[in-house]
Amino acid sequence: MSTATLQADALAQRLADSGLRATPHREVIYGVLLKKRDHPTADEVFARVKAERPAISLATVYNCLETLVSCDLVRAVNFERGPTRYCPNLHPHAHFHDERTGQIRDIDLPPGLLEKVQDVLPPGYDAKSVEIIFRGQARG
Amino acid sequence: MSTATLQADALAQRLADSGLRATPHREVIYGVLLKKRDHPTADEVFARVKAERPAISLATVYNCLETLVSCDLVRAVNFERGPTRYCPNLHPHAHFHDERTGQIRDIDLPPGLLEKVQDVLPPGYDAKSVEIIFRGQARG
DNA sequence: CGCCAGATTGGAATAGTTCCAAAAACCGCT
DNA sequence: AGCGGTTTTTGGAACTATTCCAATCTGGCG
Repeated sequence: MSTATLQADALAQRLADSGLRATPHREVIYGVLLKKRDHPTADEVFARVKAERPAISLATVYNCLETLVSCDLVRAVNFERGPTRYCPNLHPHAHFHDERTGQIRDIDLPPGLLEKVQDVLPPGYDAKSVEIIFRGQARG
Repeated sequence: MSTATLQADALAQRLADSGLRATPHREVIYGVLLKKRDHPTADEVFARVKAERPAISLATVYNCLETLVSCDLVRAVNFERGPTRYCPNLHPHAHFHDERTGQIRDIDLPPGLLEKVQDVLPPGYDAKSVEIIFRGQARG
């Protein structure tokens, strides 16, 4: 069984868990995100998906992305006021925003770091998620 | 000398450092942020400033906030796609976004934590700033 | 085959912000 | 006080990213 099929199955499974269907559009969009993991915006996803399905509408891209996010298959990330970017990396990671190139890079986090960071919360604060964003410059 | 005067002086100093003037609008806006440290949006700042200077325009509020941010007197923070919020807290701190109430709270960070977090960056990555955002629920 | 919920569509609407060119205020100099 | 150049303020238009909407389409199932 190919990895593409495995992906599709995982996708179908997650969607089904939420009572949703695995439509071709959703599969293509998820595939696009997995193929080039560069945190594209909805517009960029739209452009890439069009190559395969020229008739798709931007509204559908937004819908599908939102669906994937709500099934926890994809993370939405925001940098300042820029457009939302989408990230299929589900491992615990931070983001590095290169201010020169505008590029976003994933930074893997050592196990336990997020928990350690959570320790700074005073009692009574219950965080469902922690996001860490670095801004600066990277060479290479 | 009153604390208000001290503030104004500090403001004037920082602005002068960047070759800018300490105008009444800038002072009022900075004062508004210091007075109620609840991370208001530009619209909210606008509303509060109007009490003192009814003739001010929204464009000026945006201009002044941007000026304060560029002088490092104020931090701009974004949560998802919501409007930018402004924070005069310059101590190292994280933000906790209460998903129920929408409230933003500052979380003081113990000294050294940001440095420790920066250690996860691979060589060649040089971060000028780190932002930490928690999302969840807080009681109290 | 027909039904209905769910999915997709294009276009209009919205929110937040930025841009712009004109008007006003300010500063240092005479 | 008057002048010239720079900075600030202004209202409104423009812009961007996104959401909303009502209409249409589709797929799975009895």
